[in-house]
Amino acid sequence: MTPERRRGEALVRAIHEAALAEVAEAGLGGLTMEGIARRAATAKTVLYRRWPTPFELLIDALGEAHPVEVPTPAADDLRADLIAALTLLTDWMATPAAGAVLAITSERARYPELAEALYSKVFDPRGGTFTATVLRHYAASGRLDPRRLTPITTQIGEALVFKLSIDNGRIPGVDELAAIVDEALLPALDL
Amino acid sequence: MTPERRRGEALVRAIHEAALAEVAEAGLGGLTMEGIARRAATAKTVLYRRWPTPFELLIDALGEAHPVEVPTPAADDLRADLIAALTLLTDWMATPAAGAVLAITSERARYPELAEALYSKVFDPRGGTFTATVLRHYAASGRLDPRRLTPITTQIGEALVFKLSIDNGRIPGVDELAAIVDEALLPALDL
DNA sequence: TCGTTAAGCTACGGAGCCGTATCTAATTGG
DNA sequence: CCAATTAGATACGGCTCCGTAGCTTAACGA
Repeated sequence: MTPERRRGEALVRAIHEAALAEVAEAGLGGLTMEGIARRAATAKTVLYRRWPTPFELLIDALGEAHPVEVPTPAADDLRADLIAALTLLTDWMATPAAGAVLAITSERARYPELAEALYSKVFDPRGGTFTATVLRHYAASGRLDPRRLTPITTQIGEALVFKLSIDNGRIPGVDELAAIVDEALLPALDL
Repeated sequence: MTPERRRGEALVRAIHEAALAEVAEAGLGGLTMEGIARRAATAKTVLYRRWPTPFELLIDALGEAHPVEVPTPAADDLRADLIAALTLLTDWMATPAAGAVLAITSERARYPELAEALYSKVFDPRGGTFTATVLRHYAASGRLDPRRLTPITTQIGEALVFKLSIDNGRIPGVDELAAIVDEALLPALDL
């Protein structure tokens, strides 16, 4: 047998992974120190030495979660760049971290501190969303009327991706992303 | 003292209300027979006599929940009718039933039977959404190109209302609904 | 009025999680 | 190689919910 006792960073990483998996499986309400410890194959005491509550543990886990790739506009094809940006979003939605983020935002009313910590410790430090990055790029280089970049238009793509995901219980495919860009996003940009 | 023992329908109504309130407060994971019974000021045994699980109780409660008002297009002002339809949506979002629906859809992966029951027993029997009703009306009377009514365009309004609600932690006001219609919905309809 | 139905109450053993304490032994740094 | 650190295991009393059972009594209907 290999006792192989983990320590320090390696142990913390395993605990973070376990926490995200637990949220995905049990929900925020079912996130317990016992559950995380069991899944990480460690002892509760190890968790309590580092975090006072499962929620603080979860926030740390989200902060360490692999950051999302930033869209890099090809600068010549707005339509293709927008579809690429939404593809980055749907890729991220398939990760464990996305499940945790969904749980936190949809239960915001129940755990407001958690939602706030999510924004201040995870979202804000990264700045910008998916399509907004692309749109700002094209606006900066003069190929798009900057007045078209509003709090509404910059959210159309993401909003429809989420809506379709909810309605269909399934993450949209490339064809659906293209339809979103063609039928909703580009018309709103007057292009 | 007033013993005033409730029976039959009146009792069931009280239990349904308690169930919706419990979901809003405790989440799907925290929905328990004990909690519902406590809030409804009745005994657990009363609940177990009627429902085997808290989830079946919840589905019944949603089925009995006040149906949403149907948009009645004025037929002369598409913009105003769309804003009115989205206002119906935001009104509904402030009700207890909406909190329960949000919980069920966002935890669909965890409780798929619940999401399916929600659609088959609550959504499908009512048919149609908010803006879609208005758009179909205008398309039927020839004032809107029917080809513009796609699974994407009919969801733009609702999608943005949900997205803004999530991002701001607050249900959009009339001014924001107007912006959604002007900046996203009408352009996508080529109007 | 009186019998039937069902609401309301109390209690039960079992299970899971809480947060803490105690002890062991593996790992690591000096 | 030894000593400090800390992972890991076990156990604890306390709490809440589970689902069921037994009983009293209010409400209803014939």
